[in-house]
Amino acid sequence: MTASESSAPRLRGRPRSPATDAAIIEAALRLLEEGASVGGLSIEGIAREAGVGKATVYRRWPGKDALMLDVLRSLEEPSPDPAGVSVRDDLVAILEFMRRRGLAKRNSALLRSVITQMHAHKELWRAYDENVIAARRASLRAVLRRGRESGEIRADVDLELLADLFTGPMLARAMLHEWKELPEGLAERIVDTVLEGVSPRR
Amino acid sequence: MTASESSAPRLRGRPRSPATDAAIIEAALRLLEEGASVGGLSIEGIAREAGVGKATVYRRWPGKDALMLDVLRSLEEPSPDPAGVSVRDDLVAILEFMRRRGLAKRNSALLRSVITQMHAHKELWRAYDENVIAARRASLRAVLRRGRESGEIRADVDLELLADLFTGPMLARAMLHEWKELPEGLAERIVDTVLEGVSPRR
DNA sequence: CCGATACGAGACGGTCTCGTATCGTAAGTC
DNA sequence: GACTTACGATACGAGACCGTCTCGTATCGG
Repeated sequence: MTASESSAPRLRGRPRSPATDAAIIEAALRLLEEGASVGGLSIEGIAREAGVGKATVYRRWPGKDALMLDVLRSLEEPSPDPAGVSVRDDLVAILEFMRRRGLAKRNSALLRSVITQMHAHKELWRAYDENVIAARRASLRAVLRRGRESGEIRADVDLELLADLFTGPMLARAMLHEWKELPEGLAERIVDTVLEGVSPRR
Repeated sequence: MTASESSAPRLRGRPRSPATDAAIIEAALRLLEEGASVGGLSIEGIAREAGVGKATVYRRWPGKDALMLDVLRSLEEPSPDPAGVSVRDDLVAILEFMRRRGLAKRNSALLRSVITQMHAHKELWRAYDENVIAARRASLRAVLRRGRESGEIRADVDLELLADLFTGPMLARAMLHEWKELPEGLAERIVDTVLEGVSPRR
């Protein structure tokens, strides 16, 4: 569904420059990083930032929503599949990956922007959810299931709740506080504390 | 700093209607509930929604930012001070209060909106942080300290981290998913799971 | 070389909001 | 009843963006 993956091969004439595609998306990301809200972005502003004519943008995307979808898609990143030794280490790896992403100003700002507008533009949210969140959520669930089977995790805990117990603190910090609140070692501390519990030894 | 709390008592002439004050703020909240972003709100739209002339708004607030500050202040709510019997019950009470607030569509949407724009309008964020978040955060910390002293909470756990372990899952659900993902009993389950831990009995 | 298409720039008419100003009327004080 | 201020409505010019269109130029296939 990317602009450039049109089915018609368009033999004649000057071909569209893939570099221009990238420049436009890059400009949109840059503006979002700088604090613009999704609603505040304008095609005009993006074209200006990219050093591109407005028509060049409209030639590729029918409007802002379609462009935003591709902007979100451009953030896809191969989630580093865990498959480590212990469930504990896999959980740490997943949270550590989240931490590093949250540290990147770009993703933190984007996450906030998209979340806000999610129920204004449902489709925008669905796209982000499917592209970025779903994959990571699935791999997390797999690790938790493995932990339950191997006995590292009690069988009576709801895995859905558990997923939020691990990821919630990291997400809340990334969204509520500023970037700095994700210190080194946070992933380990979250995982170990949730695993061992907070009450003194029973 | 509220518009109506001016120091000059203004004896002569027709007094400003407090009902109009309320109608304007109410209209802004209504628009935010309906999915408008903070940046997308316009004085013109708010006045229209309130059935009020633009000049009537500008007579009270110098601009959108000042109005927004009062809108946020209008959400203040006396946080129900815990002081229960067990630390566990106090924690449940705090989270249950959060859950009920998150269920109110109004607060959920507002939270998202404000978060996004927080680093565009730093002052807006500070206001919300101080008015709404700080108080609850302080009372939570007090409960945790009490738990550490009474022995209900292990002494080697960072209280700052712990606060996020309890509140993070609730916040993440309220912000990421839609309203429905905050079922009855969620507060108890979060508190008990974090307290007891996830590993099988050691 | 030729025809076709993309490109950057920006003109264009339209809509929306801004913040100010000016109506005539309403609602208080003195 | 006279005066003063608030009120809803609306006009106003300024400015941002919209989406379309047209320049002159650049870059491709044939």
